[in-house]
Amino acid sequence: VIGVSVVAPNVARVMAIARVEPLTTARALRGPFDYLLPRGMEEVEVGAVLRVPFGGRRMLGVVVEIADRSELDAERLAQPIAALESGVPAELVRLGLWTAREYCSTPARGLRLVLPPITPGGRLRRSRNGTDDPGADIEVGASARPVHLSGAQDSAVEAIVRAVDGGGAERELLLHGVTGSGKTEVYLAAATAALERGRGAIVLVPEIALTPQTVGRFRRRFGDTVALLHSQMSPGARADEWRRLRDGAARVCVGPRSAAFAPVSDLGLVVIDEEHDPSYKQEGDPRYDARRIAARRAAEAGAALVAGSATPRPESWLAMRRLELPSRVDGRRLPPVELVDMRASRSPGPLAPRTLEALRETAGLGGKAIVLLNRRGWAPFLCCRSCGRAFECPRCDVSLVLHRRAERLTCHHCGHAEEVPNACPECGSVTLARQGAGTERLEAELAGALEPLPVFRFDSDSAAGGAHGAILTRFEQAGPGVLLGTQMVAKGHDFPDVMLSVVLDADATLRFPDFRAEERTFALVSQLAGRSGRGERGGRVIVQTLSPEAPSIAAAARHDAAGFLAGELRRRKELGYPPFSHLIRIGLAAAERGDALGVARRLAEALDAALPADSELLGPAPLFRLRGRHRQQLLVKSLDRGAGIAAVRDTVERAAHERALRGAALSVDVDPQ
DNA sequence: AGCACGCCGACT
DNA sequence: GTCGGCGTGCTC
Repeated sequence: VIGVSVVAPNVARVMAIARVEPLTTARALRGPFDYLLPRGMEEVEVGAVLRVPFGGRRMLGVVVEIADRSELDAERLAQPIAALESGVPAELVRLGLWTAREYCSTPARGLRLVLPPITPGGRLRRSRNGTDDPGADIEVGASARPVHLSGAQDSAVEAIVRAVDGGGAERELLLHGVTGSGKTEVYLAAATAALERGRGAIVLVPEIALTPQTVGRFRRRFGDTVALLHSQMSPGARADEWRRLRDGAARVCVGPRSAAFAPVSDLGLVVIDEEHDPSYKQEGDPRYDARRIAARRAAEAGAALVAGSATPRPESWLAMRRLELPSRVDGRRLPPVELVDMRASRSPGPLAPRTLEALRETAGLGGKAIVLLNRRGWAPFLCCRSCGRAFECPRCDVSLVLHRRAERLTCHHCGHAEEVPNACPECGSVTLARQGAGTERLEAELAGALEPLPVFRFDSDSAAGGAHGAILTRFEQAGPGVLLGTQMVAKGHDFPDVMLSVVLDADATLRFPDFRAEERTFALVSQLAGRSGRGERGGRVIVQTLSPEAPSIAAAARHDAAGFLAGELRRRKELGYPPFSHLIRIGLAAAERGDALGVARRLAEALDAALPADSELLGPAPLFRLRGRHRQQLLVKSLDRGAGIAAVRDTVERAAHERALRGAALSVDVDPQ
């Protein structure tokens, strides 16, 4: 009977039905919807993008299934208007739909992730000349040829190649190696092996702008076989690269988190470089984790998964087989780390005398220094000395940050900016206190204290408009000098004559009320330490802190990732935090405080009934107001990941249709970071 | 999300 | 007597 349906007595014919998921953003609207494929469109397959009539309008939709019958009567079915030139491989349709379900989003939003850039008119984008260079910044210091590998690198490559060839349980590997231990060369060798076997590779890197050196090495080694996908490319260039991958002209994709969805067929290898990097979590709906997507793709394709880091996540440390690269390829030891206890410091500014002295010594030796202060602007707080009035964002419950050069008070959460006041609007006093120090103020203090040494500020203010490269190049060419900035200074680049790294206020990340605070602090301090001493003259590290005994800071000072992770995993187990449980955050936001709270309470009730017994529901708990929206959150802690997600997904889907729950915008974050 | 259909106040 | 408010519901 398959393929045949009886339409009228004695009349049987084959029907080709396309089940189509319309590409809309609405939560309450989801398909699939059935369309009758007319003669000439029988070739349409899963993954085709169709223009279809939909509710009196036209819409784009993705074919998620081909069927031979429909629940609906044939005469009620509409026919697609056209099929777009670009189709998505069926395995990516499955991946997009899985992502939507896993992250409690909608099918349409999940499918968007696997589609190439499509114009509003429904055409696949094309670059103007067709040869748009996606890279632009070919790198220095990278060999185009394979280099001689160390013994540790060799065994790592061997283990990965075994996994590519079908290593069974050992398909997921953690490449743990300090900065400079040659992880990239291992990735390159593994990718070469995959290509030799006719398999493709995906290499995920943190934000491209901050990791040009890794990208450059892949392009130099593999040339046109590499496709590069990232958000700063024009949509046309991205579509070109996407098509080169889909058609098999390129077999290796290098890119940020979105590259986890690249159309690479016969995948043999998936690499996640700097696997601890927070940019792998998408902060918009669907809030997917590219590391989890990568793991799923690798599992489905029987590919090797390689997560590399000097500071791995506890999750990966626990679950993956470890490959160790214990030493730097240049044979140099890691730089000694000195903790400066700021509780004992009498210095009025952010710099301890000890730190200034070390900076001067370094300059005297002709070396460079990197200083990390994870706070932008001149001063993070401004208040009236007479009446104590604080200057806060009108739309968010946070204080405004003084940016002196821009002559603005700005909100770092919503972008609100206002003029710097001359007097207090409450009491008229003209003495306003600027409290604390950010990178802008530190730049001025350092330039004054170290004159005539050049000081380069590297943060998202100074690097606005793509000035990243220009600042780093000036620092590189300057001879002795200081690169000062936010966590951007800790990533990607590599200058051999950096002899001193300094972390100021290393506790800043520890003060966040977040179970990942220790993990983040350890990673940040370790990364910055790794920037120092990569040249023949060696290096040193200074960490200014108010809590030198904190496990993350003490372990980073000893370069002891294993010790830190063992302790951190013990703590997580005691508290029942990931990886020993799974967290799902549900956020509610509304213009009125009461609406957010009301909806949160109602949702909590519904969730409570739906969640499995071994899960825990926390909240509603208030969050600070953001962009004029009052916020509440619920937190689900679940032992059974699948059951927890399913309960939240069902509850949220039902809520989308319930009037009482429409008063607040809802967002779901599975595995919140 | 759009866009229709469907019942109650101020206009030619 | 009509135009129009957006509440509710549907879109293959």
